[in-house]
Amino acid sequence: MISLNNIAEICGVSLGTVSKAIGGKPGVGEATRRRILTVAQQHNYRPNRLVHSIQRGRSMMIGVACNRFDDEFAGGMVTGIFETLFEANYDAMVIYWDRSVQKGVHVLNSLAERRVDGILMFPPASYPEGSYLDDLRSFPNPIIVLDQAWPGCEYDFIGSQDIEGALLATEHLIELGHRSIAHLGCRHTSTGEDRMKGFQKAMMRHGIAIHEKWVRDAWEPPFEDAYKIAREILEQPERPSAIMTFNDMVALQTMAAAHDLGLRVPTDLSVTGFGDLSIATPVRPQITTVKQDPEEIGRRAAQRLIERIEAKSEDQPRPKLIQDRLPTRLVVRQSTAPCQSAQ
Amino acid sequence: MISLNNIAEICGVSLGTVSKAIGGKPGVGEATRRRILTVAQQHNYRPNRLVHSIQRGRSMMIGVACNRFDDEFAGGMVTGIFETLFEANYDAMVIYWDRSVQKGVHVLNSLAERRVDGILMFPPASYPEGSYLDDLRSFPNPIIVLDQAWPGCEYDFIGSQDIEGALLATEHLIELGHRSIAHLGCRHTSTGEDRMKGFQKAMMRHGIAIHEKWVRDAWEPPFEDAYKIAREILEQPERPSAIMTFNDMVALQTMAAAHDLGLRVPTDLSVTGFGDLSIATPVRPQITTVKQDPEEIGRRAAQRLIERIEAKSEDQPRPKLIQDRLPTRLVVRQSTAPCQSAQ
DNA sequence: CTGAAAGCGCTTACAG
DNA sequence: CTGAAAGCGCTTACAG
Repeated sequence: MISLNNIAEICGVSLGTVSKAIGGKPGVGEATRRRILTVAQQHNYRPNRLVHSIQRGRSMMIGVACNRFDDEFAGGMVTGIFETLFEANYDAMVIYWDRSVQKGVHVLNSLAERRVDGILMFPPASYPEGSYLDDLRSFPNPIIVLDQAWPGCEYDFIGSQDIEGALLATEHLIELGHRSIAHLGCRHTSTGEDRMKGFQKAMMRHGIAIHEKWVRDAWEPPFEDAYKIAREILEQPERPSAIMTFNDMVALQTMAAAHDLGLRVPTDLSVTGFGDLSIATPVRPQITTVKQDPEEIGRRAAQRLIERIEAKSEDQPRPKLIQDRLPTRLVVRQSTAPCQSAQ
Repeated sequence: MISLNNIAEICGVSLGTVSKAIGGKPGVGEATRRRILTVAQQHNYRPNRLVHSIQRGRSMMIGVACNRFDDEFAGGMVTGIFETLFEANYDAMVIYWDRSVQKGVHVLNSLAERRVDGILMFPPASYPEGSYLDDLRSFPNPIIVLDQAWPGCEYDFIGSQDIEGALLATEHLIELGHRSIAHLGCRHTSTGEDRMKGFQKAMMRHGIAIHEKWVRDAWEPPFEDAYKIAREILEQPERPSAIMTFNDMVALQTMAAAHDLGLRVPTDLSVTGFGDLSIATPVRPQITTVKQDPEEIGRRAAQRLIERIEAKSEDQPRPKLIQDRLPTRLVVRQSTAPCQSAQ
């Protein structure tokens, strides 16, 4: 790719003049400018932004540390992130720190070495720990954590009101007369833990006993194990009349298990999801779920990160740590109904 | 962030010595080296890879131009891409050129200005054209196109055997005795066009007439309009006994429409999907579909791109344009069954 | 073993 | 209006 130096040679002028001409700076004769611009265009000159990054000490690049790309919810957040970054003129460098990549490799280094101005981080399924946390701490620029937090997380966090959402879903079931309610969760993630807490809170509030054998966990997308677990729960002689699940995919697996056991949803079993993913509506019965707003989470996280970056470069007082949790909303559809065996 | 120059000052040695010490190059005294390394570690020195990019004329960065992130299939390809790039020590810069971002903005420029060594491109829903194609042509490094091609596409392409896959699905329906077969496609995309061709080919091969009114198109993920279109088709007095659809989401919408009209799948209506997304199995009935391998597409595309990049820098003869289409496979599940009204 | 210098591609005061 | 020079953070021959 042609450089300013090359153009200078071609035009028989100095580097500085070319720089000014192309940068639209004053102090270049009209004829010279035109000549330079023509040559630049002919050779398809593009300014080298890597150089600018070095000179300004600001790369205008954000690091996005992703976990998985085949997940609609994560995808929604990423969409929001990119919209916001684009508007603010930031580019994005993406890394993938799945188990396959992780293997002890310190992927964060590449972000630091490329001098990203900040990091938007989707925590890996297992919370970061040890030398890995050290990596994070030694990163000099702002970090924002999305969706999943971990105990003692020292960074700004943007996510959903998971506890409240789970509470809504559970209370919805309780209001329908259900008392034998199972929870098929995902407690090794922080959202899973919170949703479990919301479940517990609702049950306690209404003085309903929680059966430990009905509190189980699915592993990870696409949550195929949820099918087996749901079956186990539903095959028992004493079975719940409702299952509150971690998310819509788990709900779907649960509904499949019920179906295969000859149980009708919602007549024989009510099921709630979480997330309001795009499968929640085309499926029959449509899934009663808790709506989240992944794109808005992404947008806010990106905005927040940019604020931090700008505050830092302007030497403003370091803003206080925030925890921003977007509201969730119950969407009642077809997978829940009044309890048949209600008193 | 601390620089080599800073370390040199602190240690009272020259820049070059520090560079050698940290780079593990010979020609530095053991004591000096140790002193330098200690200071570097204390201050958390990280080499500035932007500088290397400039010096070597190779950024070791790949541009990934994405369309949407909330799509499982695209996500699978991206996963494969990242796996491969990571192994080959490339980083990735991602841009998002959805309709919202596009708006005439030439997003490709940022890729060129950041000097990415190559581009992995998911074409936007509407084929690139005009000045947009000029942008592509003026990009000096290799470009590989994934999944969707457009007429006259001048780049290496990696995708699926869409025509063959659609042929498999359609012939499966024909073998089951179906003769009144509708196609709910997505012809404004190249995969949609190909799947339609496969459908036509199968029908022609077996001498079955195609009813134009039964060949319709859905728009884009999450394909909510497919529900309405499927209903329109199924509400007619004369309705098909099977619908071959563009993908699993469209199949799901079609099944929902059938369900809401009191039609049982597969007894009254057979439906095929495409893609074998993760919803295909937990749904009841499970979707008969055509399996693709998005991750492998991603991996091959990334490999191919890296080959091209390396070939280029080694001044090898420019490799010939390739079109690599991965095989597809029919997966028969529960959404298809012998035609009831078969002769 | 150590340092001074050129160079990668640029911008920006500062001279002429 | 134009150019020479310093500097961003590095690497790499080349002197000492």
